[in-house]
Amino acid sequence: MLTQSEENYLKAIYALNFESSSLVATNDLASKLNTKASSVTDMLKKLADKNYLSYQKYQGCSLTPLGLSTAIAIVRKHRLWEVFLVEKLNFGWEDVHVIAEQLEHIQSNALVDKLADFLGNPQYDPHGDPIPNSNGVFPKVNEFVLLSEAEVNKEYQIMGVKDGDPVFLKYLSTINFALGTTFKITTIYEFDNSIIVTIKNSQIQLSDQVARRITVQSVS
Amino acid sequence: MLTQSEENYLKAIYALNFESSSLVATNDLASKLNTKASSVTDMLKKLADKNYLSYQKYQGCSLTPLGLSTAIAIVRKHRLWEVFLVEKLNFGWEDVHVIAEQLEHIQSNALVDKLADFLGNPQYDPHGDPIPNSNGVFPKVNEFVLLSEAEVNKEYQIMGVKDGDPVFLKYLSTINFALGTTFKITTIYEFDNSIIVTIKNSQIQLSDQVARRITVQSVS
DNA sequence: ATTTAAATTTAGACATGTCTAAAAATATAT
DNA sequence: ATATATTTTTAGACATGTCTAAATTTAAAT
Repeated sequence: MLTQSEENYLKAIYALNFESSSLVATNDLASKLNTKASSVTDMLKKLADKNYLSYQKYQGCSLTPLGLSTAIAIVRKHRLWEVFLVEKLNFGWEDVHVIAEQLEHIQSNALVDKLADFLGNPQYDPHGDPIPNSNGVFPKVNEFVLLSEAEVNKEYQIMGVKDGDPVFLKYLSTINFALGTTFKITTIYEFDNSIIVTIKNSQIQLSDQVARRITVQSVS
Repeated sequence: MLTQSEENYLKAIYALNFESSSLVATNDLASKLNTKASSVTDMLKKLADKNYLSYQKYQGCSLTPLGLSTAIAIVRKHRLWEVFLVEKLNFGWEDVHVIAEQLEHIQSNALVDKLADFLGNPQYDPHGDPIPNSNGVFPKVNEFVLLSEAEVNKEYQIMGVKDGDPVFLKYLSTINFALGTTFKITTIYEFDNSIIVTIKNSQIQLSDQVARRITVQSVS
């Protein structure tokens, strides 16, 4: 049985490894967890002893299979609770994270599975992030679609751009249209196929030329 | 902000004071919390410093208004989560307590209130215990009814007996019909007004003579 | 290749909440 | 009323998770 603190370390390591997919550095963990590097070192030793991660002095750490499955289970809980908070209790997207950070540490496999059933086994949370199933398997990321072919009033998440032209990427970032962003298509103007998308509370107009170069994925 | 441990102490003191309504003894707290008397002493000093209870060496403790309202808020959370677990997630009555013990420590007033709304602001939990509102006020214990006048298929809780005849009380305890027990009336035989009640999974037949001497209260 | 800078670890400390064993206070019994 | 038993508190210890400050290792720079 892990403590709340240990679980937070595993989750942070999982998240950082997801970003860089190499060894996770002590300092990166410290800033992610709002703690000091020396505290991280202590905890890494302990978690390595318990076989949740492999750790070599000065080199960083990475999760073992045990640590990985544990971290994924926590992510699953977190995202399921977020779905519950937003869809059942009518919380706003922005308010749920802090509460889910607490709920994710509740210990009960039965609870997680029954919660998932109650919610209809959703595959994505309110932020568009995928929810792993009880075996730790993430939903297949299928259904990539060009933004120019997406439908009105559905929620999508930005999965990538068709080419890496820096000018184009710069343009996207200036309009806050980043990888992973979740949005909804508000309007499609048929005369020139330009579209209006809503991100949170702001609206952005995109030409068909732009929309043809962005791949998106519909989120549940 | 109280720690989980501090909250557990307040809840235990509240429960013990509810039973005896005098000063709560150190040893009683220790056994209730599965800890040692010396640990209790330490914690009582701390909670007294923080103004959650008044404590005099060797005399025991009692909650201050602050401590009382805090304890009641925890009870409210616990019972609301139990309703959620049983009614929404289809847990059995007996399985929910352990999970609710964890959920009751989640910190968010918004969460508690939204949860209560989502559940329809229930007044009683699955065990028939009353749920205080957000101001700490318990539902009025109205609607006392003779068991002989209760309705079929509704849930009731045993609130008392009309006289204290020891033979009668003994009889009730042998058939596991105790104060506070929640049950449902399964059948009423009209020819002699005898009834069958279901407690958990077992059924008990009661004569009209018995039913006339028991007061019950319908639970939401 | 040294020096300098940055990252990481160690050593020692502290707060929390717990424990055991001994001392002190209170309650019980004759 | 005095001895005995019970309850409660104190003193000192330990595990957890954190911190600061100093030492060490690794990386970067000239």
